[in-house]
Amino acid sequence: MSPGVTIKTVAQAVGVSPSTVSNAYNKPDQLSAALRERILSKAHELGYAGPDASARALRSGKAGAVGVLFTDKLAYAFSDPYAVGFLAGLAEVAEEFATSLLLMPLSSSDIQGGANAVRQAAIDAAAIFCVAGGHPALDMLKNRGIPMVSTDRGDHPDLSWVAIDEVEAAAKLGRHLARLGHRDLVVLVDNAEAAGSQPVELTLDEVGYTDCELRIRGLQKEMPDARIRLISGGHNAFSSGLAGAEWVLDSQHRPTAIVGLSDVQALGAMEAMKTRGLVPGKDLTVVGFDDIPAAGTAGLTTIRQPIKDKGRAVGRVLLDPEVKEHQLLLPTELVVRSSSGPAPRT
Amino acid sequence: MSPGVTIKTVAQAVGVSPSTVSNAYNKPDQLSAALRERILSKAHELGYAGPDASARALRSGKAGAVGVLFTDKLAYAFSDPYAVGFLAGLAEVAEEFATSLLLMPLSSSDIQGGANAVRQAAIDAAAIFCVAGGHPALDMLKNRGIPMVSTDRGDHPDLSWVAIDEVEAAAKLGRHLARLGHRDLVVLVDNAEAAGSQPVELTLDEVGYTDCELRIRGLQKEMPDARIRLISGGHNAFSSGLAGAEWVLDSQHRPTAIVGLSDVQALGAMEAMKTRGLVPGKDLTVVGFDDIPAAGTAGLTTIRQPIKDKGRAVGRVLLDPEVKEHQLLLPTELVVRSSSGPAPRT
DNA sequence: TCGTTTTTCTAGAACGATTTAGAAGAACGA
DNA sequence: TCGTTCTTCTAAATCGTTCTAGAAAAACGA
Repeated sequence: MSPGVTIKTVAQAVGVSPSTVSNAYNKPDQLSAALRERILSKAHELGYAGPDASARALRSGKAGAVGVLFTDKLAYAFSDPYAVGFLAGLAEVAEEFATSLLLMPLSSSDIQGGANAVRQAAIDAAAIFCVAGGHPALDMLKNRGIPMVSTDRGDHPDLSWVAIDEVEAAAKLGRHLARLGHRDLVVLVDNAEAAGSQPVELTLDEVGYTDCELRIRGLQKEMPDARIRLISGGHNAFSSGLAGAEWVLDSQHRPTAIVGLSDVQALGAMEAMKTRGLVPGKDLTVVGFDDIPAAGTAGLTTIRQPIKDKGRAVGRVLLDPEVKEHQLLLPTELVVRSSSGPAPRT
Repeated sequence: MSPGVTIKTVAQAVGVSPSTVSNAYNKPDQLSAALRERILSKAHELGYAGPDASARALRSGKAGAVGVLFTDKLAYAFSDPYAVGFLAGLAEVAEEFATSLLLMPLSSSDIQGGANAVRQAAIDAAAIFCVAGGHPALDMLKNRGIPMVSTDRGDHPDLSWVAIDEVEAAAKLGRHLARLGHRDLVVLVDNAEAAGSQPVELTLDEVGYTDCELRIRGLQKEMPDARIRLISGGHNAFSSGLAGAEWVLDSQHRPTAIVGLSDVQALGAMEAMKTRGLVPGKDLTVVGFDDIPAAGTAGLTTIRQPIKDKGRAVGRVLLDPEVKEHQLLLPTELVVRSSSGPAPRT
């Protein structure tokens, strides 16, 4: 835009008031078609590209964007098709409401920086995607009075969320494994601190993310006397699952089943088995969580959650004023494929 | 934020001028530490969460965000780890400059809507990620005077871009294949119109995206007398590569090599071979483009391009005023793995 | 002690739009 | 013809900051 060309410039050039030019763009029915045409063509002639976004945002109090907050680096966040599916669903609704998505990674190293970014962001609402409760950025949002919807159930009754019953979903997996006779599991967990180094064994307390913790509880519930070890190979990614599983498979004691708390990790575990000549579902059972597309082609037994719907629902709760229900529980389903089989007799 | 609490409210409460409150947040060295402390604590007490983003954006002329434009739905865009890598690099630099990323999918069905979204977006600059030149959204950006950097080389001398030499990169692939004796290829191409239906055979003119076209030219250059057919199974995705390759493998005439114009498509092709008991590199050669992480584990011969660097470079060109070079060519490299082998004698 | 510089703070004008309330004129019905 | 209702357009206030220029006070050097 040629510098200095504002709504006022155009108004003067055409010989009308600024309000009328504004209406030409925003409320076409408020003026005659002829005048509107005249204004628009003059604007084009002057190199005016339409009302300035910031000014509009200030005056109208609407930024026209929602923030998407997620932990850790972008690269890790989107290495999981699950995240991509969520975002796609959210984007769908956002588009419908003529709203953009503002990506806001909250690096775990620079907590304050993340909160700062949130403070400065011009957003009307925020989707909290797998961010641990209590993060200062969330307080910041609350302070700014920005509506937010989380993908995890919170404990606060007035918190909005769209989630699944993590415990019950994992319990389905647990029942399936128990029925197959498994009593010795390894659970592959997402853990930032294990990244870059050797896989580590964790206690339940050390598992950082609420949803992971709940899933583990769900397993324990249905398998009270099974041995369950928690192993992390790093961030939530294929490579972490691979690393974690390799470590487990090459150790003294192999479990009869490996549970990935996400499909990408479970797929990594399948890869580790493959290179060792082990057949999933026969030599060792592998199960996952999410049911991403690749799980189907790999024959991975997993828990399906309607991820795109989750994104859509979050979008609706955030943007659609008609939606009253602010706490939504989505259904899950056990999908049995070839990667799970009976535990070998000992 | 309690409604109506502005910088002015705080100023009055503390007994200073609005400018000073502003400085307390933005220029801490412009006032005494004691006063700053007093202002900040009073602000907190009043429930003031810091300067309003829109107002700041208007007054200072900086939105604090860059737009990321890409064609088609988000789900397709990010199904390719290549896109994720790019975004990760870009995000890294954006973070450094305290800038957010505004995602802007340009749906191919609603062209005007996309341009409109661009008009209303509060952004300082834009990264054009694989958007065909001539899209109205690009004109809109130009009109608004927003600096932009494309991931494709444009023909305009004053256009900014960070790209690879597509022709030369593909030529490396072509030389490799020619040396192995291949003279009958199928190229798997990204094509929106083939989505959802049967795979289709295209002519070079029908290939929509410039980069795809250039890559095909690169192949042709080094394999002047080879038979090269262009097949599309849909959008750029694993499933499209799978569908396209299945169609090819089950047809009357099998080529000796399949070229995926992206790794995800090539990996889909490998999957199609696997289910047919064919061994890549032996029964049929498969090569890809990009060198995403999964290419390594799958043993896919491919062209490596420094994708994260590409994102970083785009970020630098967009945000760093010190960077003068606005047209950057990044290096590529042929990575030979087990998926390519000599063409069988006929 | 007297200029001079530095520190600390302020007044008031932008930034570029949207909104509200209402004026002027046209159209309408009887 | 008159009063009423639409249609079309405008004036002026306002959104919440940041910026520029400069004033007042403090610190400094000699």
